[in-house]
Amino acid sequence: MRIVFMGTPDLAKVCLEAVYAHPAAEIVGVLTQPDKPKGRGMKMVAPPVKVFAEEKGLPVYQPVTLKDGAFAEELAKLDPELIIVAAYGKILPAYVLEYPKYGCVNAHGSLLPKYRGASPIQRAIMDGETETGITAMYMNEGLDTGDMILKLTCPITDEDDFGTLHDTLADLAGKAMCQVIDKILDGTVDDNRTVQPEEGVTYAAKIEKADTLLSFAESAEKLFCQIRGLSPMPYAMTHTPDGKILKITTVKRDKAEKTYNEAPGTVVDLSEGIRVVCGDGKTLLFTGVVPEGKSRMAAMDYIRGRKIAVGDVLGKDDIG
RNA sequence: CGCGGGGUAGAGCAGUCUGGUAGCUCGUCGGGCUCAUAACCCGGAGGUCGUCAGGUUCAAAUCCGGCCCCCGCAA
Repeated sequence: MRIVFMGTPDLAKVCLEAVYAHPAAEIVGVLTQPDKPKGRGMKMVAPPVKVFAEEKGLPVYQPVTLKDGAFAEELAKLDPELIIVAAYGKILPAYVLEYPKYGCVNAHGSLLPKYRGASPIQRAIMDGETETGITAMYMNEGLDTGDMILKLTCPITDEDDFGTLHDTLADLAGKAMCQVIDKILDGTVDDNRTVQPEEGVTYAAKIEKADTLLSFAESAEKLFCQIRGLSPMPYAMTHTPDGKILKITTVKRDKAEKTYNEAPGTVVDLSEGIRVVCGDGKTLLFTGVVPEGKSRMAAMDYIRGRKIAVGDVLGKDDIG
């Protein structure tokens, strides 16, 4: 089967790997976002999908836009029977959507119609969801609104953060796409095709800087989810009393039921990590941090460097 | 040349401004105490202070210069 793959970040790369390994799949072309200047020094960085594709000798295309139709000619040459899309980051215009006879199939990182949009994985964790998954769907011109083909689910546990869940879902995305290929081959792909219900539609907005700022006025539970949903990228952050940024990488629920009357954000104990009071009087235990200008370290190491003391109030000016 | 922080013992840091015995918290090793312990006490090992047998100096972790590496912000 002639397949064109479109995707950009790591999740898409993992998905591409799986599809690439499928015996019936002949990947005739890979589309990914153009290289962009990134990081310190604004060096040009190639998307993970491009790196993998080049390793395997797959032809890579990085059009700046598809809207102007300039890609139509190339598309006709590639002549795909199926287009698989995973986190590509561009809207596909009608002439692309309509080209392949088996359609354009997308792997989306949520159980649609929940969490349509850019950051479904992070938002699901941040909202305290206990289950999520991958939805394979036909693409249309809406934002993740197409008909669903199949879903693969997985639980979200207290130990999950964005990193672990991302990896799990990337794996499922690959499986889902391979299953779609299988179903196309045996003619059952549309057996369970369902239109997305109107009820239960939610949108997972792109993560903005404001989403990463911890407000200790919130409940311990909510902050717990927020920190996990943003780790290890881009990380939830707060400020130390001296005004420096402190990112929180790992956090534990406090088993003790004890509640405190100290102001939200107050550090009450440093014996196992940084124990901080939240808005509901409960505490969270920060076990890993990234101090401003430093790299990731265990909270105990940060404490040994004497950068924090019991009584310090974190995020003092970030609340309200 | 986007802005900025940093490289000192296995870890996290202080010391650098105001050159002159390399220090703290922890880990580690040995001993002690204890019914016992991740607790406590005593003692020890462990560092070419990123690098250039660079420059200045009687003397450089510290001042000057080149280079390498790590990281935060911003995109």
